[in-house]
Amino acid sequence: MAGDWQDCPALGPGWKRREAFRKSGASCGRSDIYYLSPTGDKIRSKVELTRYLGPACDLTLFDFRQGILCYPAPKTHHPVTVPSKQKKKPSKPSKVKKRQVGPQKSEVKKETPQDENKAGTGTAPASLSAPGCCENCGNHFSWDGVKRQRLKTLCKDCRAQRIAFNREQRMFRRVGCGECTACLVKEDCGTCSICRLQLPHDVASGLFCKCEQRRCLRIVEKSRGCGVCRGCQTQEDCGRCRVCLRPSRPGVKRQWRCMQRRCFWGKHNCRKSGSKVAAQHHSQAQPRPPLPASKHPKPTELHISDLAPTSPAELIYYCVDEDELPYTNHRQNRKCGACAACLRRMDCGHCDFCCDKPKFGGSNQKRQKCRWRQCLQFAMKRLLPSTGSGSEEGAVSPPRHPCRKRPRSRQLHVSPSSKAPLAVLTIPPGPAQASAKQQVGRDSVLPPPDTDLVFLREGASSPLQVPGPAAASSEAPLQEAQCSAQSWAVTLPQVKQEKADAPEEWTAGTAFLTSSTLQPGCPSNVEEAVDPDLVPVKQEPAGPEEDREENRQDFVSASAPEEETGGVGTPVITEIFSLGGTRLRDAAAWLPRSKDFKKPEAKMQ
DNA sequence: GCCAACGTTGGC
DNA sequence: GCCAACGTTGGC
Repeated sequence: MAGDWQDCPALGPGWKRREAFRKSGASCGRSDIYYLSPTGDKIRSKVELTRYLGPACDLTLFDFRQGILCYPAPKTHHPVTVPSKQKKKPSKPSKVKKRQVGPQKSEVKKETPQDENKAGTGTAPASLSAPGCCENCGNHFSWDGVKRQRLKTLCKDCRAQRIAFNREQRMFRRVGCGECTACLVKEDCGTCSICRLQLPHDVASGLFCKCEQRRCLRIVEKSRGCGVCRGCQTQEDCGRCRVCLRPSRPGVKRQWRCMQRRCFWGKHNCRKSGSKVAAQHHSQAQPRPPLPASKHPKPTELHISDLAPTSPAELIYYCVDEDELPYTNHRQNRKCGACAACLRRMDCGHCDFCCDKPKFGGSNQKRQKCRWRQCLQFAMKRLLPSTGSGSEEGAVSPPRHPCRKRPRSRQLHVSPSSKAPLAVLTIPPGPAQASAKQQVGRDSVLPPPDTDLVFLREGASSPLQVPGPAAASSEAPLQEAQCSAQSWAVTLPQVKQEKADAPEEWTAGTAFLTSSTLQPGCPSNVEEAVDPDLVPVKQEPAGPEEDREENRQDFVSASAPEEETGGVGTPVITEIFSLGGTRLRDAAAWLPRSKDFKKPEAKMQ
């Protein structure tokens, strides 16, 4: 691509311009214009160019697409002076600077000769050896010795913590939580299919070849279905679906569950029109497949009715196949459109991805969606890289995008799995907790005992709330919220990387629950849990299909992470998703806590 | 093997 | 035209 850069004398010496044609997709053939500044900054639009050059530079005569100046008359020569970047930077709009927590891109980016020259001349505002501000802790530190690009904005300590956390995540993915009863079993049972087959206990393959009795419950649990639907009740494979027709691998059980045996709740509620509100699933009766009375199961495992006798808050995550996602566009398939994260309209403005955004003053290097808005389903999918829809193992679906050079994408293509519910977790707030705790039994998984939950009630006032009719009301019309009813955000221990090894020091993260009934004892005070410093910025508008959910979604915004001052809040699940690791203990923001729920003020530090 | 960086594309 | 963010890839 660098070879495509051509000089752009209209902008001045050192400026380059490039026209990139889109080679695929719906906009194939369309071209984008990019500029490269003398200092190596890439400009993608006229707005960015204006921002870069500063308000003093009038670009009205500059044809961004053509890269030329358009003079209405010879007399009106209005040269686009391109001052040196050293002069430009200070004139950057304040918007760009308002939340720059880390060093400016130009300060540390690419140790190009130009940068070195700047530093050498002493005219640059910041040299590579100038002290920077750690993006995480805010402490000043010297850039000396920070030659690696990665994690360059972190100080030495924070960088080490981040690396350690990532390492821990990877380890967890391989070996399990290490805390559940299954993980604590030291010896193989010798009788399960894995033991009988004497398959290698390959740690790297996670659960694949692990004794069935030793598989992490926190992972296995999430592969359970509802237990009551027709899919869950079907005992035998159909033998006709695409899963059954896949050739099996010798010696290894099939990983994918027969299509006819997959949980209907996942199937009918997670897709397309019915998929928008995953949290509604268990509040809606209609989507459930009718079951003959005689067929109703005698629940022996995790059962909805057992766990949710008092209309508790619920949270369901599904593991979905890509081809069963609501979108046909692959780029959109990263969002289920139903989970709390997808329903969230506002960027938190505080996570590393938000800080990277230009609108928050970032340098637009990461270009990722706010961590709080990254689809939870995919986070869960990544959490279970080898469990598939259940205990079935072995089969590997062919890559869905054969054109990709690297099917091992860290996001989605590791392990396509079924849409069977990974977990049906019930959190009865208030008095219901005790009963649920008892009913959960050995088949369910409780959160770490030191987990704290903080409820944020829908509709509470918040600087982040999306204006809307229901935003100001905490009591949304019931019929409108037929399924959503009261929505809750549950703040859980934060999984901020640097805190990962010290759970007792975790700060708040957020997961989202819905409850059909506002339980007594639940805190209604959410203001304390909302970061007042969040910067109101332009946010993604609700899609047409999402409008109806808008009111419900307000609570999501109200649950903005508490961070920065009291502990940077990077979302629990999305953190793991984004960082490419697995730490179910942390990621399981959906895990119910049996202890008392605390009010935000009691939680925040 | 992981992930930061960034080319690229979708959508408004 | 612009922005958001997906998906790839090279550095580590």
